[in-house]
Amino acid sequence: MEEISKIYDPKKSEERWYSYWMENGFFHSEPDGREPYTIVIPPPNVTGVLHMGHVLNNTIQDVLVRHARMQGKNACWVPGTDHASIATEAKVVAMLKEKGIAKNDLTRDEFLKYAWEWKEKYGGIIIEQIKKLGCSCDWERLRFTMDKDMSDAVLHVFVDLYKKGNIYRGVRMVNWDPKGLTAVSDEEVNYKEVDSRLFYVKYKIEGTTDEWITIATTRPETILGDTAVCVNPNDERYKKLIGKRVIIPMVNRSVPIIGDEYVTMEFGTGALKVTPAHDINDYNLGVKHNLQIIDTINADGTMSKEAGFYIGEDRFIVRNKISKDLDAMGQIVKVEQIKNKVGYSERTNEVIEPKLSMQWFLKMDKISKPALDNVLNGTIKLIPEKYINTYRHWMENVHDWCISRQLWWGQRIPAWYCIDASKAECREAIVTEVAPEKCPHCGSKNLRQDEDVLDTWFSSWLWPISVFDGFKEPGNKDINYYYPTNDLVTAPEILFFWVARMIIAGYEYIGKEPFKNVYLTGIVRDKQGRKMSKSLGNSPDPLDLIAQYGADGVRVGILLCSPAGNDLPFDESLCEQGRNFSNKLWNSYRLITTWHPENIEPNDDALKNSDWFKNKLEEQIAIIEQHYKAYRISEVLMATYKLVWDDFCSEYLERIKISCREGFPQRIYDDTINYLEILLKLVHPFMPFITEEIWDSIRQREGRDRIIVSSFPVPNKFDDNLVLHFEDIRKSFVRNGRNLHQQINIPLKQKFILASPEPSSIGLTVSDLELAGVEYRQGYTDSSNDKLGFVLKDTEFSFSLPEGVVLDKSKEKEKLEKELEYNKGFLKSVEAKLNNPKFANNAKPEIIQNERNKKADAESKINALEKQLESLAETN
RNA sequence: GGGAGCUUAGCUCAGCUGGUUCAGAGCAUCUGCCUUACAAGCAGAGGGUCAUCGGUUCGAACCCGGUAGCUCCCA
Repeated sequence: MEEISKIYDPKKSEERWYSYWMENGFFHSEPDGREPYTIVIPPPNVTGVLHMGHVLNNTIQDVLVRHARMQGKNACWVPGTDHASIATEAKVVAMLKEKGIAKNDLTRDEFLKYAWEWKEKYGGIIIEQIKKLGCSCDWERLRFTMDKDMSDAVLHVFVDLYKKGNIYRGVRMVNWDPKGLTAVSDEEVNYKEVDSRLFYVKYKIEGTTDEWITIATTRPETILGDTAVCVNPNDERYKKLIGKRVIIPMVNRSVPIIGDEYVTMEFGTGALKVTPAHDINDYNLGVKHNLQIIDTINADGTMSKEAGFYIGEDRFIVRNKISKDLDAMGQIVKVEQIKNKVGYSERTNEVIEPKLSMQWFLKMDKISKPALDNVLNGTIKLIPEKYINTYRHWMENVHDWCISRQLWWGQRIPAWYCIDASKAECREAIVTEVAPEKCPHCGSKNLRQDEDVLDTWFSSWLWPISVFDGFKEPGNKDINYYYPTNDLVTAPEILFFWVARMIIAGYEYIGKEPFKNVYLTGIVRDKQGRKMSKSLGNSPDPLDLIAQYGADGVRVGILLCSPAGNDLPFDESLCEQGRNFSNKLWNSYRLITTWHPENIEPNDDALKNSDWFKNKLEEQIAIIEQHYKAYRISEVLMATYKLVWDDFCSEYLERIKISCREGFPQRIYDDTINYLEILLKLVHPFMPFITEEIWDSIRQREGRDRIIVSSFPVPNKFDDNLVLHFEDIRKSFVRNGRNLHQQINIPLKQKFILASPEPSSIGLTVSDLELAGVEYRQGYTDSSNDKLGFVLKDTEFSFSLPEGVVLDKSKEKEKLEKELEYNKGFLKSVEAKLNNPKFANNAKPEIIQNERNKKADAESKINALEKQLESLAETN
């Protein structure tokens, strides 16, 4: 026999089996007659490398996919990557900068050439890393959001929605990222509380020599763009000033004092400076009161010509300068330290500058309606359900979606403008998938395409449709078969960014939901509760972990404690636990290989042990199935873990070792192999590599006899009483026997002597006695020996001590008395309940019966304890 | 400022329709063990007023209300 290592070595199996599965097409799916099971991957960013969040997310998907595949479904997991406009463009710009090339020196085409080169070089890294995790994606279906077909779909949808009147272009206040030089959506702005200075600045009332009104602002640099001062018309202090004018300092512009109830009287001075070009609320006021709009800040965050002062200097430098200058002019009344919330770009972490600009928008009100309804009515389930509230709140207050980005990397907006514009109609954008040759209104060939690209989410919201070419070839074989997909596994952070929008697109374009279940994972945090991130450097490299603990170990580690929707405080020791579990499984297999089956009949003990485990297995298979149905993945894992470790290894194998010491019957051997194979199947979705490895080693396998495509165990009927009897009698007997040994501190090898009852009369077997440290001697009577005992159900066991061992009676007595007291108290409470007429009248019959049983149990226990105490007293 | 959620063992969490699988699991801790598959292991043990106050009920971790603390979303 070949020597098998004491320690499982994951590296070898991982290399061997992943390529085996790939080469033999086990991951690939084509439509056929079976029920489909489909997942589309949340496409990771091409700039990304695998982090713990990906590990969690992809492991869950792989567990679901492998489970479905073993259930005989046609499992298809479509992988891909996302072009991530802002992040990727930022990386490429940084890379060019290192080479001494500025983006502005390049043409759009030249830049895109570099960007594609970058993508080819680095865009596949994360895919290779996902493979290392063991993910069974259908790699033949790998997609990228900027593939030709995918981009065509994006343009098609843009044109279609434009024609339906859902897309419009407008001047709007957007969240401008002065570093990324692009607008970002509301959802991409993180508000952080920061320490700021609140400047109180006085403006002179026009036509007076010394009358002033004092405003408060955290952004004095925007004073240059002020076009009004606003007060609350109910404010007695300022009421009379409405209609007068004030002089803006430095620029000496005369602007009106307007009245609007929008102004909070309590904040600052109750007088608000209005800068319509640089604040969303001020902008709305400006529209309402028809104010002038002066844009004083350039796209890069420096002051513009219109500002008149500090031209070309950064807004934050100007903030300091202007406050000093205003102070020198005697216009600053005071400065306060306050905390306020400032928006930062999620992409570049730059302070967001509200800015007016021409953008493209998607109207969300009507189009989002089915997406709300079908989550509320349960067509699409969110797991856990608590996210429905959040989802509804967002969908009921949905804003139009700003879909343009001032970038080059991405799908360029398919809109052209007539430069000559000789007719009025020419001013309207020409929106079409194919570049137009001439202006349809004036015939001019002088056309210019919109410079902007579409938001990356505008491609990923089509993902579940476009990966199956649902736009290119509507109603094709794949889309009909795989759509709607089954499960989507993603982070709650992008419930709105992505999930909601995919649902919207699904109903708009297919008329059906894109997926049936959305499993929302938690966020992986470090021990201190901080989100793991590259910038904090608190995330272990998953590849290092895999090298250390094996992919199987890491997969188990990350899932051990991560119920849906809850954050996971990650600790490397979880992976260690996963690795230890691999090793346990490995050693159980190793043990079996040491057995040499013979053609003999099994004894009663062996048969009983095997029979018990068979039933235990069935019981747990049913529980595991329930957990799967409820998407309680970590509970599936825990149930499987305990079944393998506690029930199979610690109970079954240990007992079989005893049962078959005199020779190993073929039948028990076969049973055990059968059990191991079932267990391996249960474990496979979590630990694909080791299970395939052991599966392969157990016996000669041909062709497609691989665990990855074996059939997942389904629940069968089992004998509930047998399992209960094992727990209540056999296992309890062992536990009690061992406890007694430990309590009086004698080793298990020194056996207690049981005279009655005859063990087999209550179903105890040889292995029970041995594990409990007990021997049976029929009719043994030795009154000189001390007695010990316990009660299981209504059977009393009384043991004589091994010869030469003396009992500490007072200790024993104390213990028994304590137990007696507890049981008496318990009996009292049960009796009180039963004697309460209200309980008797209101409670269900089975509840009452239960209480009666409790009473009977307690009574027999008390009886037995009293007897034991008596016998202790007698021998005294 | 508006909305939602959470609070159960040292840690992370289960606990479905109120009643024996109601106070649980894993990890951690402690005590014994190198027992012939595994010390990456084996056998045991301790640990909780279920945030808090009140209400409903024969009966509350669970249902209702108040309070405190934490988290997230929106502004």
